[in-house]
Amino acid sequence: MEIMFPGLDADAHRRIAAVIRYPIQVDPGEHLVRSGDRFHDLYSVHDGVFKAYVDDANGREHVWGFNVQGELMGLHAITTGHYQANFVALEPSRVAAIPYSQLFTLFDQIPPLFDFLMRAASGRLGILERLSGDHAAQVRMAAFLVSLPRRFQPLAHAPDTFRLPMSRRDVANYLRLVPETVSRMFSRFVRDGLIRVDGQDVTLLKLARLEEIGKPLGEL
Amino acid sequence: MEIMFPGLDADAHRRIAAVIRYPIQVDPGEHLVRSGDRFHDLYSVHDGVFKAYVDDANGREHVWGFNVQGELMGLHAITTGHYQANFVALEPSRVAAIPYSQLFTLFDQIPPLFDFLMRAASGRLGILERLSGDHAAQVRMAAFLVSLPRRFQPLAHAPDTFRLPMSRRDVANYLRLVPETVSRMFSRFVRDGLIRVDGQDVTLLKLARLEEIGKPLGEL
DNA sequence: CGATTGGTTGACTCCAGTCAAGTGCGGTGG
DNA sequence: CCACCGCACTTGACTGGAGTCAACCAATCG
Repeated sequence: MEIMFPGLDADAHRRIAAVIRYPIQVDPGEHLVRSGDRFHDLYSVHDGVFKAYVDDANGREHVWGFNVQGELMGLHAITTGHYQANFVALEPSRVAAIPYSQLFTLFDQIPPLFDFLMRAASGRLGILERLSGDHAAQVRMAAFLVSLPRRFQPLAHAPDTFRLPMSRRDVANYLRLVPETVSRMFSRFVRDGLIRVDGQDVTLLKLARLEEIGKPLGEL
Repeated sequence: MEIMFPGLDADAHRRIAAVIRYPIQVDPGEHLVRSGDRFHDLYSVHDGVFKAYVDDANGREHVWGFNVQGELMGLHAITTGHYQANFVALEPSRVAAIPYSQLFTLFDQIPPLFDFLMRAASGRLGILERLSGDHAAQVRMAAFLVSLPRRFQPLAHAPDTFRLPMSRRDVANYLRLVPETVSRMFSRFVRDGLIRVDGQDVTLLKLARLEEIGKPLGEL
């Protein structure tokens, strides 16, 4: 459980446990939330992977992000009262549902909780401000790849080797590219000896060089 | 004062007034915050206009946003402890500095304050998720223009006529375009009878049509 | 007045998108 | 066991929309 709210101690986790619903199991391909659903809960991912996405007018999918262990989903829905995106599991996953209206009652008992929530929102803001800039395809790809070691630890089966839990199409829709371009970037990075690719498995061979390329975008 | 924290009542404003520093006057062209400065305060704009921007590696400016009356600045800095952007005034402006560390102490006295802050962060998240999508130049321009009536009310000198407080270059850097493209879009919209332009003054002639064009992006 | 600055317009380029064909892997069933 | 199918991915040829470069214009300011 500790791992669900990084930075909060065991006592805080115990107190939070009293108000959340956990575990909620979600199978791959199953939706936790549909766009337009009424907002009641924030969700914290315990394990597995989720994809947040919207379908735009011309039928294309905009992937808002991927969420793994310890990350919060649903912050964007507070203002409007409705989720604006779909959350679908890409792996067998477990989440905790945190009733937003009950968070207030915990502030007295858990002083760092407010800061935890603001940090979660704040961190995402920083990422989005940068991701919304215009960056070359290879910059986007490189920044995405270097973010994997930090976030997708549970999917690593060797240092710097990860199984991508999402399709090329999902990656493309997250980075605002088309699958063909993602494919070309993979090919280019392989040709240049920066990565090794074997189906869903990706190995980062020259992390420093990738960081260099992805620098304009920073951490995703 | 009420107008600084939209949604909070007079009593809440009085209590907040006890912890904030106000007014802080900022002249046009003067910086309130520099990128890298240590984060202590959130800023609420009382009047005037601010531009938040960063300079990227190749010397180009990324405008993160424009902030007017009642809007909060600095939320992105909570996680890192440092502001990641510069805040510069475009008009004679006044802001309030809100010490982040003291906000906690107000939650008991002002129950809706937490929700107010989360909504501010949440609303911005929604905008950014959408703005980070890939949209045609004319979609970006149209969405930007239709957002003016709602946000830049104080700069209107007739219904649907506004003085843009920022340069074409600033608009371009906000919408991830180049000034030439912004110029071309203005020209096209004028040719199509959607807007009238006179220097910094813009009149929206066919709001419905502009909303239609900007729909994929939604509200900015 | 000239010099500077912000904005507009036109000609050209280039990167990523589009369209289409080809490849390879996993699953199914004969 | 293998032939077939479907789907995800890859690769190549072409296109188009926004960026680049450059010239021009208008307003402002010494």
